[in-house]
Amino acid sequence: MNVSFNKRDPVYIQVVRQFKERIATGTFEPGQEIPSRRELANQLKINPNTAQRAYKEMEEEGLIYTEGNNPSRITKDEHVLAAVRGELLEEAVDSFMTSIRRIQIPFDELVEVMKEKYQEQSGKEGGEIK
Amino acid sequence: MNVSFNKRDPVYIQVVRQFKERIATGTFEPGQEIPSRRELANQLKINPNTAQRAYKEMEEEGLIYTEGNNPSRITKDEHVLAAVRGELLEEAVDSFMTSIRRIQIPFDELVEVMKEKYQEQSGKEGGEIK
DNA sequence: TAGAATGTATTAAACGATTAATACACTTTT
DNA sequence: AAAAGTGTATTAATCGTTTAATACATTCTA
Repeated sequence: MNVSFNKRDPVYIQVVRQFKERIATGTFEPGQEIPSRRELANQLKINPNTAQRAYKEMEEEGLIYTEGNNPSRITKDEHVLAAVRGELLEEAVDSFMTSIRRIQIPFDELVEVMKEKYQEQSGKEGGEIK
Repeated sequence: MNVSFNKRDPVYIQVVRQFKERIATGTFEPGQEIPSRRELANQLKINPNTAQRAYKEMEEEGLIYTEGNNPSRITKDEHVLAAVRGELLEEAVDSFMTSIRRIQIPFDELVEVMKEKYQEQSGKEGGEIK
């Protein structure tokens, strides 16, 4: 587990995002057991309630499920799983589009700028320390 | 003046951004007089101090200047003016790249998704009501 | 069976930033 | 000269969210 957080976004949101990324990239398998709230809290040095908050969030989105008081698991719902990556992507693109909409930049120029950045960033493993 | 703000970002930041967009797209000319703090506050229905905060921000970035207690003006500094658009763009791209870095999406696919969105959004005039 | 581990719920505290209130100095205008 | 308009500075209040404290019910385990 990567224990780096930025201090701009709430911790619980960042935890959720990490899980989504791991689901999207296949690091998590369907039905896979995930750490208990308290264990995750220990690992990440966060408050157990913060972990709980993140899990609750994910549960409401159908990303994980919990039966009885057993450790929660990654959902097996193929639809949900398949959608995660697309949602992350779409979210990012939408937000991006919104922020450049008014600058009136031609699409080609946009692609050009991005191409440069894309190469620069290849191989980087982002995240700021708290 | 567009009087729509989203409630996620601070008002003074959004004001700064609007000015930057207007500079970037040429709506504001070098040396052009801009509204006084109190007048802008009236127009946008915001607190005068919030307007002041926005102007202070812009003054520190060299976007505007103030001589004596005359109304502030858009800078005439060509370097600054030329940089505004690039900064807005780069900022957006950077933030975008950060958010998709870990999803491992091929550049071509990315361009594809964006192309669709780009067309969809053509002609839209964004901004949420407070 | 006692203890430790689960998940869960309720309530309180802390925190930080933004926004607002107020006052001051100066200049222009009436 | 008075009034209204500038920009500026200092300090206080507001605000919402996040984080934390605490307790409870259940289940597994030693």
